[in-house]
Amino acid sequence: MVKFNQLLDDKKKVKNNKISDTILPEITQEEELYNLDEKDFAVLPVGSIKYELNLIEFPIFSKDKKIKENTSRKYIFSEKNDEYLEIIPSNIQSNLSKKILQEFDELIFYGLMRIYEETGSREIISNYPYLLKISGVNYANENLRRAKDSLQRMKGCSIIFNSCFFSKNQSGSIRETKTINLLSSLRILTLDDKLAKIYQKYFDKHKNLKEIFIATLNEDIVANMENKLHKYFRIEDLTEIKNSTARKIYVMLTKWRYWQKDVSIRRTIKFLASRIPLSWKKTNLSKTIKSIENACVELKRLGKLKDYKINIGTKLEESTIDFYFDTKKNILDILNSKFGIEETGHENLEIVNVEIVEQKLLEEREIEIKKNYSCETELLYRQINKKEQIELLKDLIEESIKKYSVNYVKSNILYANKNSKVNYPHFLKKSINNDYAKMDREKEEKKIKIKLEKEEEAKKKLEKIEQEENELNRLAIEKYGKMTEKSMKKYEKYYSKIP
DNA sequence: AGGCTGGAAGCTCGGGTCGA
DNA sequence: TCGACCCGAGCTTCCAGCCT
Repeated sequence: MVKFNQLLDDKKKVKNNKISDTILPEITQEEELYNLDEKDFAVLPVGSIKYELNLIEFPIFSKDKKIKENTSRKYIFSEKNDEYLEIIPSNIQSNLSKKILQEFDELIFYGLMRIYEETGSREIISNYPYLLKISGVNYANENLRRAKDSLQRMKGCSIIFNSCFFSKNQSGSIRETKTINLLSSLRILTLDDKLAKIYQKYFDKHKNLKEIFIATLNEDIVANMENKLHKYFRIEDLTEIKNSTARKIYVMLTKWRYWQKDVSIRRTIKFLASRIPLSWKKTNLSKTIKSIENACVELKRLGKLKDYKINIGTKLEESTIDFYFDTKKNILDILNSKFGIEETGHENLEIVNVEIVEQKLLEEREIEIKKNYSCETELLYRQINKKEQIELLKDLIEESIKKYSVNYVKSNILYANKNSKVNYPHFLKKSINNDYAKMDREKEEKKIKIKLEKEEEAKKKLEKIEQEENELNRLAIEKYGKMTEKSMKKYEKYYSKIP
C-alpha cells in the first residue's frame, strides 16, 4: 500500500521545485455542534443515497468509451505488494453485452441505491422505466434496453479486490482477496413467466410493463453501508454533474476532505488522473490536465467546489492541484463529517499500471469465482462435451432449469453437443431459448414409449404362454390321475422309449 | 393523454496523431 | 508543450406510431 508518507514526499518534491507558490485564500472555518444520532436520519433530504466507501475510491465504473467486449481491466496499485483491483466482464452469452461496468451503469447503480434507501431491502423489485427515472437518466427507448444491459453487467461483472477491500472488521493492512458482483442475483420476469403471478402487483404499476426485475444487492457492500462505511449524497447532486470526470472527482473529494478534516486539500494531478482514471501518457499530459480543469470548472459552476488551483511548474508531470471547499454546511455535509471518516487505507493508493486482458486469455485462465450451483446444474454441466466446458455455462444452465425443466435443458445440451460447430455457448443458448431439441426430445420420448410398450407386450405374451403351459400340465396330470391301471402301463411303456 | 417502442440523426468527449 | 484535427463508442434528442 502506498503510504501517506509518499504523498508528503510528493508535496516536498513540489516544494523543492518551487511550485508550491499557491496563496491560499482566507478561509475561516465555522463549526457547529449537532451531535446527530440515528433518530436524526429521518430528516435526510429526499433523494439521498449512501455511497459505499470502497466504491467511492476505486474506478469500478470505467470512463473509457472505447472499451471492448470480453476484455478485463486490472488496476495495479503496487506490484510489489500485489495490490490491485480487477474487473472481469461476464461472458455469459445470453447477456446483452460482455463489457466491464461503465459510466451508464454508475447512474443505474445510484437508482438501485435510491430504491434500497426507500425500501431498506437488499432485494429490489422494480421495472426499467422507474429505474431510469430515479437514476436521472432520460427516458428513451435505447435507455430501456441499456438499463437491462446494465443490470446484467452488475450481476455478471466480477470485481476482484486483491488486498484492498475495506470492511468493518478490517484493521491494519488488508490482505484478503475479495471477489464481488454488485448484484448477487438478478432475475428478469416477463408476464408469461411461471412466477409472474406471484409478482403481479409489480406488473400492475403500468399496463404496458413487459418485464420487471428482481435484483439482490451484494451483501458485502450492504454490510458496509449498514456499518456506516459510506458517504451520503443527494442523487440530484450526482446526476446534475453530466461530466463523468467531474462526478468522480466530486465523489472522491467528499471522502477525502472529511478524512483529512481540512477546508483545502492538495493532490498531484498524476495521482488524481490515476484514480478517475484518465490517461497519463507523456504525449497526452496536457490534455488530461485540461480535462481535469474542465471538470473543476463544472464543479465550481455547480457550487460543489468553492475553488481550485492548478499548479504547473517546470514539468507538467509534477503538477499539483489544490481544492478549496465551502465551509457552509448542509445536513449531508454534517452527516458526512461524522460518518465514513475512517481511514480506509485507500486514500493514497495510486494506480501505477493498468493491464487490459482480452477474452482468449480470460478463457484460458481459470476464473477463480467459486459459486454454489445446484446438484442438477452440476450434473447437466457434465453432459456438455469436455472440450466445450466453460465454468460460466453453469450460469446458463442454472437459469434455464429454473425457467424450463431439467429434461428440457438436458435434451438441448445433447443437441448442442451434436450440432454446434463454431460457438458452443452461443449455440447452446439459442438452442435452449428456441428449443431446437424439441424434435429430438419428442422422438426420444416416443422411442422410449414404444420400447416400453414392446417390453410390456412381450411380457404379456410370455405370461400367456406360461399360463397355457401350466393349464396343459394341469390337464395332463388330471387325466393321468383318472387313467385305468392298464392304460397307465401302456402309457408309461410308450413314454419310456422317448429319450 | 401519457407511457412505451423503434429507429435514426447528430452531438460529446476522451484518446490518438501530427507538426510547429 | 500545445493546438488542430480526426476517430468512434456512447449518449442525447427527436420523430412517428402504438397501446392502455
